[in-house]
Amino acid sequence: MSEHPDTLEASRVDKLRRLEALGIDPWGGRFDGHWPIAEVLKLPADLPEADRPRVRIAGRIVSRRDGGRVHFLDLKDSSGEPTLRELKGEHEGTVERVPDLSSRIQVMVGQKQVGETGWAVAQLLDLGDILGVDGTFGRTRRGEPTVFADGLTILCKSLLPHPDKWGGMQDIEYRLRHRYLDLIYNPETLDRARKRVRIIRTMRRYLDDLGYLEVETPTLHAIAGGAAARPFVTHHNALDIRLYQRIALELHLKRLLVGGMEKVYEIGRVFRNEGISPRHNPEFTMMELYQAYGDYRTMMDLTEGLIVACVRSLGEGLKLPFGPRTIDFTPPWPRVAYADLFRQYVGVALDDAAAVRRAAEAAGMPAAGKHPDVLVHHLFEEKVEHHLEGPVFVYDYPASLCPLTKRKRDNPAIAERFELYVQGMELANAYTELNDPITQEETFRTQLAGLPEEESMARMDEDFLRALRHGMPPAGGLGIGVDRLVMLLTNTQTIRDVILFPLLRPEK
RNA sequence: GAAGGCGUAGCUCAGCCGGUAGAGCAACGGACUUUUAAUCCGUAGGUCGCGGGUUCGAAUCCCGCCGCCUUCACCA
Repeated sequence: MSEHPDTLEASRVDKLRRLEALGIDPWGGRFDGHWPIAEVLKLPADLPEADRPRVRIAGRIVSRRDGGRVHFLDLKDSSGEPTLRELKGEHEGTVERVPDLSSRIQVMVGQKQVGETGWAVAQLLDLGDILGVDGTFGRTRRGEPTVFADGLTILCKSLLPHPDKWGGMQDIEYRLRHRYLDLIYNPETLDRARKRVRIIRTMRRYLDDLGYLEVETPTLHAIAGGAAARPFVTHHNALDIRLYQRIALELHLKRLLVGGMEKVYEIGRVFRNEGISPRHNPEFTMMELYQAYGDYRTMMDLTEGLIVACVRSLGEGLKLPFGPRTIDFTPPWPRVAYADLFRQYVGVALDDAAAVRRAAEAAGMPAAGKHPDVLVHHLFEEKVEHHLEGPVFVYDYPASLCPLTKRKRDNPAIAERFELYVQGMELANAYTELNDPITQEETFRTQLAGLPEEESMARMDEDFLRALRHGMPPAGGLGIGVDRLVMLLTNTQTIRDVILFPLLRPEK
């Protein structure tokens, strides 16, 4: 029991040993019958002392004020304030129990009230310890709702100091590397995590109610197709084959359409071996959905209903703040043709190859040797996207950008595809699925001829083509970037704050 | 991958036109039975991200490396 332990940790280990010397297990165990702090706070607090209700609570010590023979602790748990909320719109009449933020309550520990051992324990408590408390609920003289303890149970000793109760956690790297502390000390982190759960749950419920089947498809692919992205490469030892982490869900879900699953979806992780930015994490969550006998118009209606349901599930109305702006999700959302936007903001027609080339050169883009549609797309990203505050559906894309999409019957240069833009971000991507295996094979070949394999959206996939040859019903398909949706609905500017454990370089 | 910024005590931060490191909270010892940013007295805690250079002397100036942030590139 050194008087000046070398480190903060040593001081806590010292207390741990002293607890053990008292015959107390500092790591606790089963602790039944405790109340959520939020429920305790709802009890009548102003009863005469003799009539105070008995309570048992458990939580983490987040603040401490010692005063001689009486100590005050603040205990925090994850109970939040449960509220019942009636959902409107698509789920009219449904009542959902919505837990909000965590709750904290003050505990008074008096020497007389907790007894000799209890008082000895009280001297050995630190910020960050997890404590069980038995006592009665009332108010202090200052009117603070308080549990007056008569029994203390150590449930876990904390050996490392927690962040400052005032300064809190500011350092972004520290927060990301210690997300568990971030969750405790930055309420908005827990709030975002819970809103994410609620959004995804709403998505599932909405689609389940419409009869879509949720499926799981492989994440290890022999050929990483379905999107234009660089995959992570891995290796299967027993089979001695190269495998890729999936970059999209598309090709397996379409195989299920062939197999007669007429309405399917999957919510799952995809992996892309590309840069990291405030909008990109190497692994992220996609929702992809396919519906037989639908087309991209079907998907537009569905997308609007689905996202509006997600917005409503947060209970904050249809106008949500995002940075300095407000996003108004009130349907119906405008639908604008790609070509019209292009003409409006670039000033030329997208099928006028010479004009497009001049516009690209005027914008300082290297245009030599590039397919006109590639230039069109670059110009669109450069000149148009940032105008799309949205939500807005942009539809009918140049066909050569969309190798898995059915062309318009009356104009094979245009593909039946739309993207949903909100705040300049592509939030959803959908098309009328190409179910013609002959055209599909041609598209694969022409794409492959023009681009390095890793940049091609249409990696040749013979097995997928074989599935198409057996006959896939005409269908609409939709993909939504779940992380981005959560960003937009929770006013979060960086994807790292809607993913609990974003990728960081290892320390040291 | 490129450019710019940042990295000081457990946490939050000062110090940075070179003179050998500070505060608040946390911690340790003591006083206090109704505090709530408790207060008061006392104490301890830092290879100033890592390595090298310039200098009599470097947290401070220069170079390299590592990590984080921002912007750009790739992409959703």
